[in-house]
Amino acid sequence: MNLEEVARLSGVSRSTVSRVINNDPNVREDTRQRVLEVVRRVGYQPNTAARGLAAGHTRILGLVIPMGVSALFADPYFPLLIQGISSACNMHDHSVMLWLADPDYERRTIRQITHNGLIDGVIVASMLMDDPLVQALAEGDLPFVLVGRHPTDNRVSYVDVDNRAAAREAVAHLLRLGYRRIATITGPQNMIAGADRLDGYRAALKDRGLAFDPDLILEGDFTEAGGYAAMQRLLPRRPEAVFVASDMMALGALRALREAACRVPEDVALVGFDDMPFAARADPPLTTVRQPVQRAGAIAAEMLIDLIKHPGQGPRRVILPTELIIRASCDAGPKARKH
Amino acid sequence: MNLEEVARLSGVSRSTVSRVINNDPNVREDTRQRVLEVVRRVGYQPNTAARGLAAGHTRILGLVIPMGVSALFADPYFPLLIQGISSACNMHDHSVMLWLADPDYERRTIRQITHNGLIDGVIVASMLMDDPLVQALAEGDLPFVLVGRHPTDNRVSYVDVDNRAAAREAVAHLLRLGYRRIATITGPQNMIAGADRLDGYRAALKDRGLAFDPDLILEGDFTEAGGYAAMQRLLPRRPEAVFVASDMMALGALRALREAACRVPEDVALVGFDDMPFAARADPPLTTVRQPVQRAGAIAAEMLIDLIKHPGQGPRRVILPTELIIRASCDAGPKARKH
DNA sequence: CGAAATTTTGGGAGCGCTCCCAAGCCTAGA
DNA sequence: TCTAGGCTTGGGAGCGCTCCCAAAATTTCG
Repeated sequence: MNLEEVARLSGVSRSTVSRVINNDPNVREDTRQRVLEVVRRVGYQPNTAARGLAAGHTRILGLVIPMGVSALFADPYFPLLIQGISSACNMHDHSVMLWLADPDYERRTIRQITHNGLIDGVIVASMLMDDPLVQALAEGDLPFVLVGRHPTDNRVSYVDVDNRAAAREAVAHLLRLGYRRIATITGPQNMIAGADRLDGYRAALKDRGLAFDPDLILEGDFTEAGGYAAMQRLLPRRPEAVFVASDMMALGALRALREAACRVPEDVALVGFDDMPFAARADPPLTTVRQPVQRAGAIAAEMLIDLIKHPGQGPRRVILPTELIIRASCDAGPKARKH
Repeated sequence: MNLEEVARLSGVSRSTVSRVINNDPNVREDTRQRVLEVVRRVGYQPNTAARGLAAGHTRILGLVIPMGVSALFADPYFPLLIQGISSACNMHDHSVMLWLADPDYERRTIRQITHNGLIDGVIVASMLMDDPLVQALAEGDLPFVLVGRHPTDNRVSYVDVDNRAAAREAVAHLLRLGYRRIATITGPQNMIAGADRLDGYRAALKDRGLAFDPDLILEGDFTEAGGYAAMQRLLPRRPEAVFVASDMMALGALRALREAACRVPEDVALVGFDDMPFAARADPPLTTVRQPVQRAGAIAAEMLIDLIKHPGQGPRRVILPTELIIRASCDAGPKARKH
């Protein structure tokens, strides 16, 4: 069933049917109704490939998730992001093409994504420090949006949270409670969010005039296992509190602590990051930084759709607010307990 | 940059370039090399829309995840499934189009998925008893594969595990350990896997000539919160052991038990289902039924690709093996403890 | 060496749509 | 009544590719 067929059945021309299904106002009302009736009756659905070819756009967005550590994808972060993107796409009558890509793509893979002539734009999640895809995108002219800021190029559009400020606030909270010997389990330092959160940790210590102890900084990989391993190495160094750069890692840290028979927060306090669904249900419930992941996804999609509609406009940036969620994994602090 | 252009640059015709990029053997070797060189130099990438239109296929698979409970998508099940599908697609040079759909789609949405002329086939991670999309697919002639068996129509292809047998084995394990008063927290009964696992529970009891007590059967929804709520209601009924139809719910059950100061497995033993990554890291580590979710995804994709290549062939079915993973959430059993 | 068989290449047609321009229709005002 | 102007409509061209058939080039073999 194609345009021509529908045209024949409704006694009009191909062009008129095309106008009707594209909501062109230049159609007499009774003609429109007649065509619409046929469309409905035969269940006509325009061919996306043909449309894309003729019109030069497809209403399809690409979503690329560069995934080095495959275990990372188990983090609810990505499902949430995808849900946000997907719902915005549904809302705006767009579709999503998904690529889970190994970040050391070959050149060919990159071109396959950027020049397949099928997608109108790309959302790239999980920002690496130097992603060749992002570089290719920046040099090409396919609209794109990053989820997570770009460290250097200020001509790219993105939606992000202020990871540095949020981390700083989280650590400041620990300091305010009286904790002093505060360690951190960071994310991978080749990920922007990982680096930014460490930066925030440093800033918070500096705000109080505290020197930071390199022994109290351990690099994790945003996975549970990574958090567990880091916490085990951290334990002998006797931190009073740990700022863990993701809830998933905090879960691992919690497990290491439990195995070592350390009480949380009495022996070691913990602050996480993300406020993933499981954070509230952990034992003890995690104090953490909430970031609106699903909303970030939706906004990224909308931003991209807008960018596609108005090409050549300047880069857009949205910084979403975070919120420190106080739960039970840090308490009134050592100060209070001394009394 | 298009075919014609590449043809001009390599001094051959459009057709020859087309043959080269499609690996048609009917090209002289030196011609092939010359064209390939140009393709590489200019970074030519064929236009997918044009290709799809002309060839009638696109090497794109649709993936539909009907998502009633959006919280369900937080279960690592879906990321794992997507990973499996995605990696098989990468391997076979296919792409994925993703739809997270509300299961009470309108007719239009269904046609949009099945008749957009863009995808060569569909994978439905459907698990609902009566999914209108599946019905539409069965009536149409777009190749499709279900992840999870179809309850009635035996002409559809799917990949699944034997949920009933696996559940039966899990409960048999509890019985063997000496537990008798065994409850179950089921999945939603409008989901096939939910119903099948309950069925397996019943079968295991029956195998031992045990009547089942309706009071010990609580319906959950495959979410953590659902497991938690069910366990709370279950507690006063004093079960010795609980077969929980998903690890996510088991996590909730564990939380309810912890809050009620019940020890696992001493006071209540637990068996989960899925062997999600977090099951091994729960406190205590969960005895559970492992199912190869990622592999199921990969096999579904490969099955679909095969179905596309050989249309009109009979339905394919693959039942993947499950494995009971013994961990600490059930022990030698009350029998042992009495001595 | 020449004809037949085979390999290799070129070009037309067409996939289903959008976009554009021209033609047809209708209304209103002179 | 006639015409200018604004609605509507139709049809050609073309998006970039594949598929098919025929032509050209090459090889094979008597």
